Amino acid sequence: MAQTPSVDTVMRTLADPTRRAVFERVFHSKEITVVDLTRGSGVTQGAISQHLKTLKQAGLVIERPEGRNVYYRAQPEGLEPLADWMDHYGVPSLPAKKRYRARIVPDFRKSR
Amino acid sequence: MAQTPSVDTVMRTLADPTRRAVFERVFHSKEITVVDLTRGSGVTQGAISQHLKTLKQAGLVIERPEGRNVYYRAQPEGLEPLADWMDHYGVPSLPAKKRYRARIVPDFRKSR
DNA sequence: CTAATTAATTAGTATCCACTAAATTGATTT
DNA sequence: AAATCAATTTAGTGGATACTAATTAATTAG
Repeated sequence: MAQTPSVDTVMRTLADPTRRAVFERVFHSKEITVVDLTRGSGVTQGAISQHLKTLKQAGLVIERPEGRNVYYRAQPEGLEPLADWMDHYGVPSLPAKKRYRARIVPDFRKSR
Repeated sequence: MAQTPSVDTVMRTLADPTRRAVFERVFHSKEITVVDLTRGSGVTQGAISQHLKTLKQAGLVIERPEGRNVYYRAQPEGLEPLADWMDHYGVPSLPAKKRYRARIVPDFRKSR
């Protein structure tokens, strides 16, 4: 990746449920191949390849070719643009979350 | 909102750059009307209205009608599903100073 | 009152993109 | 060598959706 992908790229990449599921699955496996990812995905192997390409361009996965297999790994740093965006427009980071929620609720959330 | 929107809803809502820009602008203004949002947006008033409807359904904004105006406010809690997702699949390598700042000044939005 | 303003909605269009099926490439096996 | 396997790429299609222009509704101004 020549340059850090934009929030836009990351958002749009993860917005598709199938592709997000692929990312999650790659994330949860140390390494995984396309055929393994295809199994139980509900789409064809070509589709998975396309999604992986998109994920790769977004900096969310990397590949390690070995023989005729290509092993994919998640690249969590690829989520940084999204995290930065969240920091700016969004939700405080983990430790502050509880306080934050306690402060917000009472007004227009219907209490019952 | 009957129910908390899913990650999917939030992601897809924020994936569109125009709509995300609308959200950011609403977020940074205390309250803002549709005409004000339309100004300089590059799209028509109808388009802005549509985006606001989508944002509202995603739990990201709320409206306050007053006379013939409708004032919109951001609803940062709407980002929680996204934050929760990030927590799971998230970002260990987020720059430490950013997290630090977020922790000590969680309410940096209000101080200006 | 009429005219103007604000906003939402509608219908129609164009673009985008996720997907499949098929072809292709490259690597291993027999 | 041919056959098989893993993966990518291509062309084409269908569906989703962002947008515009126009209409509608409601409120305020002159």
